[in-house]
Amino acid sequence: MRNFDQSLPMLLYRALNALMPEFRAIFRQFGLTERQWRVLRVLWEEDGRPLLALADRTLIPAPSLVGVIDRLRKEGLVERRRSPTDRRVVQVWLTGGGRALQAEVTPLVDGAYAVFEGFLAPDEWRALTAIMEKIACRANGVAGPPAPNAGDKKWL
Amino acid sequence: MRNFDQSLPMLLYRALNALMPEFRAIFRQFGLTERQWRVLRVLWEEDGRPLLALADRTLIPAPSLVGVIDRLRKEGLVERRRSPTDRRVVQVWLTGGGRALQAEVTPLVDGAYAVFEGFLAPDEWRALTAIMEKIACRANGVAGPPAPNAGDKKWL
DNA sequence: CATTTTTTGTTAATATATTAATTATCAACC
DNA sequence: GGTTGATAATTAATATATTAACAAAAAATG
Repeated sequence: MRNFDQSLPMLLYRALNALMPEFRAIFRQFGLTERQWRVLRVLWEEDGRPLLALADRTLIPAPSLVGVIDRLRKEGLVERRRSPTDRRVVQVWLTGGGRALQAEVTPLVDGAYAVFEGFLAPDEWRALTAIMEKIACRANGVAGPPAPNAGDKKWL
Repeated sequence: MRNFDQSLPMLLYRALNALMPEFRAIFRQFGLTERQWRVLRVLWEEDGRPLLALADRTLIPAPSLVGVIDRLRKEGLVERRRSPTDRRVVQVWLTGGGRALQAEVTPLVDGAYAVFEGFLAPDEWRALTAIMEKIACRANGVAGPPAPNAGDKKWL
């Protein structure tokens, strides 16, 4: 049997385990969970996204996302609106408070990120990005059935 | 602001998101969750580990691990025993059933893993391992002191 | 155009995780 | 040797996630 600690999943988990507490500590200062932040992070870039688009982009399963957005709404950070052109679609829009939060959170997150970015040389960074994309893309085809959100969507 | 989808955390999450459903489908055939499998996986290698040792190795926080082990015990796969030398320590031991499961699950997991392993060339594999270890090691020192509760501030 | 299928979002039931405080044992120290 | 502090595991309270099934609107089909 292969070495557990050096397996691909455990390598990834350990890296995340080392990275994320730093970020979560920042989020918590603003009363946000990591998932809540991910939703806001996407909306700050492009407001009014449909729920399923947010699910794709944040990697949060749709049923979980409903709850995440509920709590963001209760905090007064976002609101739901039906799309005028397709009434199935629920768009998620930032409130003034939600938009204002960006200016507070972003500098801290960017600061922490810059530290981590310094861990890797530019070529390591490029290698890592390429390898991760390779895994994400090729693995999606493995399971057989269309793979629910096989996301061919591009970022931006 | 930096590109969200190409950020280190999202790269790692996307890779895991692509990899793990395949494995989880295998685990589920045996009534196991991913975390339960991780515990068994460690015990198969070294039986009778203390709970905290398992927490370290599986990356499962200790209080969560208590529940995971409870459920494994209910399924009759493991049992708890107090350490004779230090009665604070709870050792987790496989039952016969727990040990027997290894022979059933392992071939399927190894098979799936071999497919994913084929995605990467040996040198990509080495590069990835090195980079992940670098992140995991260096990041652990960043937060400095315990940083229990970075702050109780609320946003607004 | 009526019916079936697909898409979008949600609910309900269950399972699980997280955080902070707690218990029990051990270790240390003066 | 009694008090203080540290460690291992747990509980309790809360928060959150997952899975399968569902309802409503739109699109496709005949």
